[in-house]
Parts: sequence; structure tokens; C-alpha cells
Amino acid sequence: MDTKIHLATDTTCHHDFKTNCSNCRLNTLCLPLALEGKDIDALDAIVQRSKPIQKNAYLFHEGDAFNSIYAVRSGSIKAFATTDDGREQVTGFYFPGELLGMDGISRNVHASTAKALETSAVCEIPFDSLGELSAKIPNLQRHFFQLMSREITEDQQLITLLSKNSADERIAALLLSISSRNARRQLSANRFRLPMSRVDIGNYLGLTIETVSRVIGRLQKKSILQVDNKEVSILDFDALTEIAHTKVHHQEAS
Amino acid sequence: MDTKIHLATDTTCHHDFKTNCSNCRLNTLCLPLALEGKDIDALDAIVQRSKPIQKNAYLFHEGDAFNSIYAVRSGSIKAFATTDDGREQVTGFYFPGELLGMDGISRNVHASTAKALETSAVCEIPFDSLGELSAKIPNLQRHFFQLMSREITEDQQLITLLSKNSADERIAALLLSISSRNARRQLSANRFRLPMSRVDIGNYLGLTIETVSRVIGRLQKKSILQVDNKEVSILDFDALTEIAHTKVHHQEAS
DNA sequence: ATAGCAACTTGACTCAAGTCAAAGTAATGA
DNA sequence: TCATTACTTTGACTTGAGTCAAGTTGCTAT
Repeated sequence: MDTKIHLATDTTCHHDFKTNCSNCRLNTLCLPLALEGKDIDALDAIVQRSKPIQKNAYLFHEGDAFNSIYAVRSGSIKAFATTDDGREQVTGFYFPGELLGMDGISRNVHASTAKALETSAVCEIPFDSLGELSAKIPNLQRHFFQLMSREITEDQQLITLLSKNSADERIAALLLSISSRNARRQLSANRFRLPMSRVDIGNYLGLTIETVSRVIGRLQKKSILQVDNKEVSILDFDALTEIAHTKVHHQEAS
Repeated sequence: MDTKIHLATDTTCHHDFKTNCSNCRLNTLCLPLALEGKDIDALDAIVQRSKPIQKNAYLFHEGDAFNSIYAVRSGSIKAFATTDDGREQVTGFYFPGELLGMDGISRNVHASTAKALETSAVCEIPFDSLGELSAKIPNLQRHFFQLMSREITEDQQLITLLSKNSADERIAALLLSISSRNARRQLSANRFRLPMSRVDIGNYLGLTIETVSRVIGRLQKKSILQVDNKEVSILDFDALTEIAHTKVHHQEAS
């Protein structure tokens, strides 16, 4: 990215050093959603804001003791799990306002590794404190249950994608997912930078990098996308949506 | 199965009509785990035990208002989601002691449909009551968080299976999963009846029924399995385990 | 019993995505 | 600046799993 010295405001990466949940511009996406006044302050009191972590730095490793979940404040994080035979599976990409680390709750040990795709900032939320607090604030408990449940439904959507969809459909679906998550944050739905490599995309979608590259090439030839390395422009949103959910290939469940 | 009249005890399907959580033989697998005495009784008070549901009956449909989660008491349940274009994706099979329906929490609407694979009994757990109760019983809250988290990690394992493993590996992994879940319930790990059809297996694993059939045939020829319709015997557990996690086929995440 | 239907198996053929190989392009650093 | 390395694209070829098409087996109900 650009290496000029920043003279003034950079709304993406720097924050008032008095950042808190009630003035965070992500608080309508993140855990504070559905909380008000006093309750937000109580949540705020347990949240620990880290200084930015560098690209390729780890937030936690698979197997580490589980203590906290994390909310992305800026940048982006990928999570991946290692199989018995040493392969890795990318299980998710996390953008600002999104929560990660919930897979560590079940065995009290992180079930995946989290790595920054770019310089990022996160909020650390100690899980014990969150549990205690949500016992006192019913809205917080309910909302946290909802966020965990959303992780489940999103994983199930990925399962469906991997199980039923072609390479083209998978790529289209990922691009649309990133697009809509950008839109939620008031960023452009049609023009964005992919923070992850082709290897990561392929790994996440169960495809090789060659296939990822060919699919993107194909979509460019059809004037649906314009891609320059990691910069993506969606030229024909409808066509991309059309590709993302395509026709029957397999049989139904009985 | 056998159609003789049962004269005496049938530990699988019938229960004292005073069944409750503290005398349920599944209480070390299910939600009561980690609770004691008084707390179990409190949980017990909100649990509703249904009469058995018939094979192919629905427990809930995708899109239904979400009110409760369910614990399987006997039998087995499959859950599946329908895609935009009308295809179905089996997202899980649930056996006694296992909880389903947690994917409905996020939008307050069931995200999948649950259908009995055989005559089954379930416990219905109203979610609002469970939320209230877990605000009062820290162990219950923690345990329920853990169960939701386990659902996440299991979904992520399925993602990895679909993304990285061959047909043989997927089938082997499913059989081992069923085997170990049987073992948890003190049933045979080597000999069991598959409650689901080949269509369901294929749908769950992202394979066609023909491939499922061929893989099972192959494993029989190698004397790893003996399969008679839905009755499975694992003849060579180690070989099956070996197949379930096999070597590198794709690249790692960067 | 046995007719009819659903579930499963098997074989021949096809094709989407993987593999292997070779360039071509960025990014990084001495 | 240029060298080195990492990432991405493109092409030629291979292959595992899908498709299509018969069969076979097993259940259910008359």
C-alpha cells in the first residue's frame, strides 16, 4: 500500500485513544448491538483494545488456551484449522464488526488459528467476563447466542456451497459475500480490495489456485468483473448474483 | 427390525412415564452434564418430553418460528436446509443425547428442517426459558455455550472434509463418526445400523448415491467393511481410520 | 405369496477440476 | 537499482467423481 507519511486523519486504522463501544462506528454490527447506555458501558469495561497487529501476525493459535473472543475493529483476519495430516483449511475471513474465536469455547482451547491478512486492530473480549455480564444483561446474552448461532448458519451455508456448487458458483458467492459485508460498513459494494491471496481463496472454497485464477479470468472475459490483482470491480452485479445460485446438479435429500 | 411383540423391557424406545433429566441415561451427554441436584431439577422443569414421533415426521420446518431447541432421546433425526434453487443440503444427523435446532437462534426462525429418520423421541427445550435459567445457573450457561461452540467446530470439520477429502475419505470419516457416537452411548462401535438412506449420506457428504455405493463396495472388497443394506460391520477399524485422514492433495493456506 | 415401487448397485462414458509445467508479474530488500 | 522470492496466470494433460442407463434387491400392501 502507500508508504507516504500520514499527516492527518486516517479513519481506517487510527482511533482516538479513548475509543469505546458507545462511540465505535461499528457498534451497530458488533456485540453492543441491542444494548443501550449503561449496558454498553458495562460491556465496554471488559473489552480490551489492543494496539494494531501487523500483517501475518497471529492473534491466537490452534491449541492455545482459550480465554477470549475477538472483534475485528479494522483490517481483516483469516481463521484456519490444521488437519491431522498437516493440511490447512481456511474456515473464515473476518472483517470489521465481526466476531471470531467462538470455536474455542467448546473445549476451552482454540480450535483454529487466526492470522492478520493486513495490519488490523481487534477488541479482545475475555470470555469469562462476557459470561458473567450476559447473566446480568438479558439482551447481551440473547445477542451473543444469536452471534454464535449466526456462525453456525454461515458455516452451514459454506457446507452447502462446497457440497453442491461449481467453482464458478463458489467464487461468485464469496465475492458477493464480501461485497455485502462491505456494504454493511457503508463501503462500496462494487469496488473493493481482496485482502486475501488466491491461495487463501482456493483453500477456503475447496479449489486450487489455478482454478480460482481461471474462474476469475472467465468472469472478466464475460465483463462481469474487472480484476487487477487484488482490486475487484463488480461490473455486472445481477449476472454475478445469477451465477452464485445456479441450477440443480445433484439429487435432493429424500 | 424385528416385529415380535415386546413382552418386557425395551430400553431403546420406551420410558417410564416419569422420565426426567436426573434419571435419564443420556444425562452425561446432554444438556444436564455439569449440573447437579437442584439445578438438574430446575432444568427438568422446563423440558417438555414429547410422545414418540414417527419415521419421516417433521420436528420443525425451515422458516418456522423458532421457540425451542430439541434433544434427541431415542431414534435419529436429520437436519437439512433448502437452497434458493430448491436443492436440499443435509447439514447433520442427530443421535440420542445430541442437541439440534441451534441454528434458529440467530434470526428467531428455524434455518433448517428436522425430519425423523426412524421413530424417535425428543425433549423440547423452550429457548426463552433456557436463557432465563442459564442466567441463574452459571454452569448451565457455560455448558450451553460449549454445546453451541461444539456445533461450530463440527461444522468446520465437515467443511474441511468437503473441501479437502476424497469420496473414500468422506465415507470413512462419516462411518467413524457414527461409530464413535455409538460408543459414547455404550453401543457397539463396530456393528450398527445406518438410519439414513444412501441419498442422505450422499447429500450430506457432497457425493452422488452412485459414488456412495461404489465406495462402500470398494471398502467391502478390501475387507474393511461388511455391509448388508443398512447394517454395517467395521471389520478393520485401523484401516478405516487410516483412510479417513489421508495425504496431501491440495496446497496449504499461506 | 406377489405386484408394484422405492432404494440400491453396477457399468460405460463424460467432464469439471486437479496436476504438472512454464511463464509472467508483483513485492521486498540488499 | 537490480536480484531474489513470492504470487498469479495460462496451457496441456489426467483423473475422480458425475451422468446416464440398466438391472437387482428389498419393502409394503393387497
